[in-house]
Amino acid sequence: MTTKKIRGRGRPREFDVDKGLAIAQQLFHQRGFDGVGVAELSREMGITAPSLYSAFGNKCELFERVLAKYVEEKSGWLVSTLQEENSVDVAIATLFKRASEVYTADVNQPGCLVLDGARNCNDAKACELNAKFRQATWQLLCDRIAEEHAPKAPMLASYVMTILVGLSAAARDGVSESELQAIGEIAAAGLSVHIAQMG
Amino acid sequence: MTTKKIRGRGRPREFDVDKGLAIAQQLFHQRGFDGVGVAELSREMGITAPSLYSAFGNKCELFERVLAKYVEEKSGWLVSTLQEENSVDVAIATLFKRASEVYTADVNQPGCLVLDGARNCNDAKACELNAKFRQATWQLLCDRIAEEHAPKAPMLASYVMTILVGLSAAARDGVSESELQAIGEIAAAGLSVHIAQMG
DNA sequence: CTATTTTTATATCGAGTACTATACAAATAC
DNA sequence: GTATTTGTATAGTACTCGATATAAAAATAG
Repeated sequence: MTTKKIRGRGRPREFDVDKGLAIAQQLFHQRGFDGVGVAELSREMGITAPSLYSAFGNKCELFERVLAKYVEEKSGWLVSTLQEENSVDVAIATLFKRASEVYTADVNQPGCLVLDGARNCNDAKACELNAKFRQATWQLLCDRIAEEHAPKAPMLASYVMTILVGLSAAARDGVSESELQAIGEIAAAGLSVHIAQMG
Repeated sequence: MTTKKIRGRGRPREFDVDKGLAIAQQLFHQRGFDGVGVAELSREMGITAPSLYSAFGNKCELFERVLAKYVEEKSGWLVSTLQEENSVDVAIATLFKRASEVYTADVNQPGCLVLDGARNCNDAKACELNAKFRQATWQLLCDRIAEEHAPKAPMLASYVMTILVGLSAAARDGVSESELQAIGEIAAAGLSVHIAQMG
């Protein structure tokens, strides 16, 4: 579905939009929405401010594009984990394990962009946008959990989100992968016990 | 130990430093270190910028004073909870329950200032400062846990911190107290199971 | 009283913010 | 070719940021 736009009429764009988005993604992930200015974004992307605004509208829309790209590229592990396992508690345990890996995979971009990219952010639109993406993740979890434990699915999804946020924040605070793994295992054990007690 | 400074020599200060700190605490708690400017701080405190700088040094030192005041006033529940219970797992369960209450007690200042006051913050000193206060909380947890489970105390303390950060973030995202309670109970169950398995 | 000390208010500082008006460059349409 | 469309570059908008220089105001010390 790559709409490559055969060729426009005027002067062709000289920079690669996708590479630009990748650079913006790195910066936003490292320091959050407020932490990166348009000046730095355009400098690192190798373009001037007018080119940036022409291509992406404004800083907030650029952030939205970055979030969409991030989810498209980096949330596969979450979706697939929810699909591949049989019981919810095992799936969530695997989820925490993989989150620990993903959140510490790149030392320059620890944690999750969706969970931490606009925390304590001043821009209302950026906050809302980020919340929308977090909500989508919650819905994904909720739907999967509801397949087995419908009545408590919303609360259990919130539990998983809370753990993921905690893991992401811990990763950003420098906690190692192995320690994150251990933390995730305990959190998963709690869920297993809770589900067993419901059964 | 209130060094009241009998009376200086020059013109006496016209504003109440402690009331000013309380106002700054509210603002920092609502929107984080970067979210509040010196202009707004001084306006809300009812003083001018030079008075603020004369009294507190700079924005970062003001933040430090606020954090110290916050811990002094609002961390009693944590310390007392760690002391009053017999077994660690029960104490931590109570801790999560009280955290759920405290983090949602004031709708205008959800979550914890220490855990979320300088997350994604641009000012390096403010970040470091905040990390120092978080570290102190971790040490408190670690010492208490080590009384019963010395070898795994650091990891278990990190687990508790991760849950608290998750609960604080959830509170800031609008999750209700009752839901936070439920989440905390599951997290506490995980810890109980883990401790039981250790023998 | 005068001299000293400290706090106050006014009015800014330079740097940084997101964003853009204008002019020029490079492509296509005809 | 000329006209049109679009991207780029320079330079700048108005605003906010944290922090201050200056001087007037209000207290004490002697």
